[in-house]
Amino acid sequence: MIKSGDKQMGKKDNISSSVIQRLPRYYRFLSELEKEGITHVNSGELAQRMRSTASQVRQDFNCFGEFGQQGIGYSVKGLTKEIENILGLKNRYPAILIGAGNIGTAIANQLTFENKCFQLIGIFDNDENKIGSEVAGLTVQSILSLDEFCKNNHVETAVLCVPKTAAAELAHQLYKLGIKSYWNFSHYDLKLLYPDIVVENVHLSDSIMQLCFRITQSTNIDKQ
Amino acid sequence: MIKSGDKQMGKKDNISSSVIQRLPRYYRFLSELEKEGITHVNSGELAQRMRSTASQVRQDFNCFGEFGQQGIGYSVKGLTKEIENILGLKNRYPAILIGAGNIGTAIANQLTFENKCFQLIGIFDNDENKIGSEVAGLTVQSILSLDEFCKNNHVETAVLCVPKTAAAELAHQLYKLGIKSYWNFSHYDLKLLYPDIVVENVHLSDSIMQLCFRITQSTNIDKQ
DNA sequence: GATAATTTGTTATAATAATAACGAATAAAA
DNA sequence: TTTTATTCGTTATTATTATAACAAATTATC
Repeated sequence: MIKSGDKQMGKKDNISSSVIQRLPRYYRFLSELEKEGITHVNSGELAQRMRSTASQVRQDFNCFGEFGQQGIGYSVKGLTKEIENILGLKNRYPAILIGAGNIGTAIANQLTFENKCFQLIGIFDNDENKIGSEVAGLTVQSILSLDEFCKNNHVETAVLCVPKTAAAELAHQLYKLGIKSYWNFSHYDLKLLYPDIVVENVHLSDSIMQLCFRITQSTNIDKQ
Repeated sequence: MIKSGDKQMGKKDNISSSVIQRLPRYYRFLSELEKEGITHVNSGELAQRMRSTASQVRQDFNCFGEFGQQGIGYSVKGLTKEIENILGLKNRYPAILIGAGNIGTAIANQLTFENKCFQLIGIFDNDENKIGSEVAGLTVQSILSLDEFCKNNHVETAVLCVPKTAAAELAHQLYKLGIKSYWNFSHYDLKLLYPDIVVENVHLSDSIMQLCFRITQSTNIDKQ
């Protein structure tokens, strides 16, 4: 019998975040290969698409198991399934979203129409003008009914699309409701508050600053 | 005289991307310190806020120059300015955005109201229903007028909020128009097309998969 | 004014990540 | 059937990144 966490399922215990960051990319390129009708791929070809090295490709997969076959390579379908398993894409996590502004609405639509693992079951806002309106097929609820909703429904994940100023207090409330995983679009570091939570940050302003840095650097180099 | 690229401006030539990724975070925490009325900070306190080590803080800054004072620490205002300089936040880059959907609209608002370095001067879409409507104070233009617009206006950066299927062709068009830097929200790796461009990717679906992985992993660990 | 306490900048070390090398397994060719 | 060409999985090496250690500079204290 294979239990979750069983050694048979994987090889390494502590996977480095560098490897994890590459997994969705592998998944994406494998999907493309499948669409192109390619059934088998070797580490070199995959590396070329990923702008990586064959060595790294092989070692990345080796963290989890032996997915390939010597002399042949990897089955595109098989490898796709393995990565799906590793990432847990077959799981279904009920999620709520707080903040039905521009980004909140965009993310709500993304969650509802372009994603399977997270199922958006509630949207909340504190703006009277937004409450009652429809976003991604759901009616925006008052933030005041958040507690009751979370007590009546199992909520695994919260998506935070609120301003920085509201993030800390809101996180406190959600943590007390037992929510331990967050997709965080607010410009605030939740991880500092509670070390035992899982947070995936999308800091758009950090991203824009890095773009600014790289443009500035490249134009300076050109001028030299 | 200090020229750009002059050794006086910095110390290291090749800054690692790990350091660059931390810079916006430093900037953020320094802004918070300034708001709290704190004028000076030492590497240890800053490290604590950043969830880092004093050693790393000192070494990060040392890539660019000597910003602190032995026995005292760093001036919050002074350090903020230095990071602003390094990141090039004082620059003003004209930008266009393509794809006025949900995410496009959200990003357009972010660019217009919560950012200074990029100035949004044009929004384009190919959807007849969107052309002519107003987004972030600008009128959405037809994608057919993109070429003419770019020839009449200096455009430094393009923000891509289009579906994966449209990204490659669009990037080709923009590259021909001389645009070499991209804030890319489409699920496609532009860098593969043209190695000489600057791309900052925001791959939301990669982000969501990583969140899924970490939740799945943490729930499996709990069950053991 | 001398000494102790801070705290930086820098060098040395340790830890991590990426690449290269190579044996073992498989398929194709001779 | 044997040999050759592939290609993985794994180990060894190199490169990169993070941490620790310590001298030099500054301030505060005695």
